[in-house]
Amino acid sequence: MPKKVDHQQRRTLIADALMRVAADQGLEAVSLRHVATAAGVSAGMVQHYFRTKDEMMAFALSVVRERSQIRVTEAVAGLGENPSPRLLLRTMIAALLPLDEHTRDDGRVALAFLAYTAVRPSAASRLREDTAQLTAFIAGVLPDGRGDAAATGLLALMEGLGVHLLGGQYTAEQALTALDAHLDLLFG
Amino acid sequence: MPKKVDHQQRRTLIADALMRVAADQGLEAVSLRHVATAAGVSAGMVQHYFRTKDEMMAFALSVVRERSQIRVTEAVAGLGENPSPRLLLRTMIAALLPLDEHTRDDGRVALAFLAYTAVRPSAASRLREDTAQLTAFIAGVLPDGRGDAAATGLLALMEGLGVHLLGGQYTAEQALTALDAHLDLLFG
DNA sequence: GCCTTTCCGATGCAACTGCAATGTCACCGG
DNA sequence: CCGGTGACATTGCAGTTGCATCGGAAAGGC
Repeated sequence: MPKKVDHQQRRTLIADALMRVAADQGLEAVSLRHVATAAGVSAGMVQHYFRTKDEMMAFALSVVRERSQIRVTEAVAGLGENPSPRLLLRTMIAALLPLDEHTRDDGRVALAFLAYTAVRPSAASRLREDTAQLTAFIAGVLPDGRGDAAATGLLALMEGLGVHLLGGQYTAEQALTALDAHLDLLFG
Repeated sequence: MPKKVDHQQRRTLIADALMRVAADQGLEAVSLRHVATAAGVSAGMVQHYFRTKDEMMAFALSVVRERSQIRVTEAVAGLGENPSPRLLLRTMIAALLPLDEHTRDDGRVALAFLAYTAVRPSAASRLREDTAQLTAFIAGVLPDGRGDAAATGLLALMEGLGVHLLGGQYTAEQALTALDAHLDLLFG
């Protein structure tokens, strides 16, 4: 067998470059050549690993999902044995919010993909699964009285906080105090 | 003076076409020629009324803001003399949510612009003013105990519900019951 | 040493982009 | 009635886009 290369690694390398471009120039600035130069490789190589641009986008989207999932599980893991439901939720949500300059980039990419999938419904099914899963989990952790409505509301609050953080309308402290206030209401 | 034309009307006509294109193909499909054909005019005319593409985008964004503001005031006006704070808030927020197929288009455009301004901070200042204004108003209407945190939380909840509605994660009923549940908590 | 298979850089192409320049026509004040 | 001014349409241009194609390089099995 000839030259062997770790395909997955190459693909994530390219996806990383894509996310870098998307984070500070927007998704519409993502082109084969742009991503290639951002990754420090030739445009031909990008084509070698992604036969079409849509394939590249889809992969990058999957990377974004995966990353945020990892962020959540890591944050929760740092919480010890069995934390209180409220602390658990707060940590999970805080882990998903674009609070510092670094996670803001990821948030920008996620927002861009949100607008992207709003127009291409084919790619949205994965996101639907994710939120369904999250709502189910949150609903299980919330105090008994609250129905699914409280879970969907909490998730929506998170999303909205994220969007407003990215837009610069809210500061990190504002977002966190708003989150805590909401949790006060839910657990009060 | 030669032929006189209502500039403002022509510009909104073009902006309407832009929003139509953006609503079902995304903002990155917005080009001078696309918008022109969608508006049924020549590309030259678009250039006549907007010297640059950015100027056209900025105008369309202002139209979006204006429209949603009108929608809110209309919905509130249909409420009679002095409605209860809770009903007032519910109507305002419901008026801003992409609940039916028609307002979904506007929502998609708004979401696209959100991602757009997240990358071009220059255009975001107007949005910042809008949300600041809204939070101030909401904070004034909420029960006394609640601070600004409750207002920012409610606004974030609205934004998140809108995003999830556009993504197809929530149905209109789910969104509304989540909103009502949150209002229950706030006014409980 | 060779040969096969994978890798990947280079080039080309048709379509598209924003924008400028140029042109044509309608209108209206004088 | 006529000259000029604003309202458009057309065309051209340089740059970019996604994608297909070709060619060589590299590396392991025989």
